[in-house]
Amino acid sequence: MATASIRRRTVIQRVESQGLMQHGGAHPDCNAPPVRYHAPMNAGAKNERVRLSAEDWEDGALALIAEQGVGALAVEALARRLGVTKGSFYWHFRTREALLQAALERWEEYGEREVLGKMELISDPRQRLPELFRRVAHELQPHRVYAALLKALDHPQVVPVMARVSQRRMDFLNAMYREAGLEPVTALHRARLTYAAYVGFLQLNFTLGLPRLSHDEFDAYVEHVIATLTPEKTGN
Amino acid sequence: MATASIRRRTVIQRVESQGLMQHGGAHPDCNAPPVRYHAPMNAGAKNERVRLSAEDWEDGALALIAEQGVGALAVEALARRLGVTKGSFYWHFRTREALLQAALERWEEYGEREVLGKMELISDPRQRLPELFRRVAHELQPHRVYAALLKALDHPQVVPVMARVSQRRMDFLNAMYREAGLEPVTALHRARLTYAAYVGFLQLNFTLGLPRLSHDEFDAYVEHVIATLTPEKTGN
DNA sequence: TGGCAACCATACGCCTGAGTATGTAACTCC
DNA sequence: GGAGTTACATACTCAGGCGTATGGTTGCCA
Repeated sequence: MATASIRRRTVIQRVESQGLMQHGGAHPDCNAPPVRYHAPMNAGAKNERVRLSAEDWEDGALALIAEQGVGALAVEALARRLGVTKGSFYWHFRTREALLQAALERWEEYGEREVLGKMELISDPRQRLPELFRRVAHELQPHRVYAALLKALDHPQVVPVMARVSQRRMDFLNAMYREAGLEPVTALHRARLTYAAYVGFLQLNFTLGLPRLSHDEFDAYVEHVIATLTPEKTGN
Repeated sequence: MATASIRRRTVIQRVESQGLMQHGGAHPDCNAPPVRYHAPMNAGAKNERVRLSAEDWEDGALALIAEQGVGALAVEALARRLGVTKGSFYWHFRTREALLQAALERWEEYGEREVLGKMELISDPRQRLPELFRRVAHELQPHRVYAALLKALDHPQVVPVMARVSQRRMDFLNAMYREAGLEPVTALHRARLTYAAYVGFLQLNFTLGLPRLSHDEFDAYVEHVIATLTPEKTGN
């Protein structure tokens, strides 16, 4: 639902008005975070206003979640971050939970298009899995929201979303393992194991800041994972 | 630190006073959850009081966390659960965070004694890993707190605790893989992978309620994990 | 160019949960 | 058997965060 009707918006100038962390495009779907230059004092010629849309709020919410977790998603904080006040927010959303819901669905929809879409284009089934592992391993950015959501599984609203996403991805892995020659039950177990390893890795290395693998160590680790989780030649 | 000086306490009667979930000994260290029968109305002969200790509060906190997550740890809620009021709490702890801290440290200390202690007694190094996997897989109860903490990694207080615990356990796995004949770097990677798979599994199956493996499926999965993550004979 | 709708500001109400103040009951020990 | 310590009750303050009310501003369109 909600076919992403991108509303136009007249941005003339963007200014980081408060001393918040530069968020540097935490979410790839978050194009040009709209921060507006508040007018009251200093009424220069260029102080144009930014009128926000619901999608802007959702993107802002995702960026905030990626940085500070779901718990930090408060409407006044987000409003400040976007350069407006609460009054604006409650025009777009009936409640805070409505925003969270919309943001999560937006993220979920984006994830399907992006993550699974790219993987269809690898021809050789045997080469798909290693390639998948390598690609996933090296795009850090999309994982930030995922990791943030993973460590916010307290919140009842994120659980169903994560459950759906995880299930779809495991189904995908399962299919690829069967294509690679594993027997049905083996493929299913291997898909579970693989995805569990992925999720666990995010937990251990993003949110806990364990020893902080260097770049080379990380590559070596990925190759090790490929070697042990990917079927070689024989369809065991 | 804090050598667990067990204070005496005169429990005469325990009554579940409010309609909360029966917590059924969520934490093994939580012996006899003290719920007191409040006196005001109905002053029968048996209405004895329970005087709580700091350890009681910590155990209660852990039980509450295991059931409803770290976010649900509020002093008034916990006080109600224990059959007393806030006034009691602030005698034992200066603040809510102090309680959380104490509870986490208590859990950490318990985990070291229990989980790692039991594993020292398997003689054959080759048999240790499969046995470890099977044992860990089949004691569900101690994992509840762990899973709850895992999905509460939002909270800054739990991060260092989990980091320490995870590091220790991975070191332990690393040692066992080396004993089993793996080369140093391989053992390290394998330990990472194994522990990541463990953590990920908890996430996917406890907090998300994915398809809910049956008992047989679960056993089969565990054997699959052993087959793919455990070195066979040759020290590859 | 007036008017409606989208968007935002300001000010307020209200509830939740942490922490404080102070008085009280029970246990201990001499 | 009274004094001190331990443990708890009651009543309060205070801050944060959600949501509401209401009015102001901007943009679009007839």
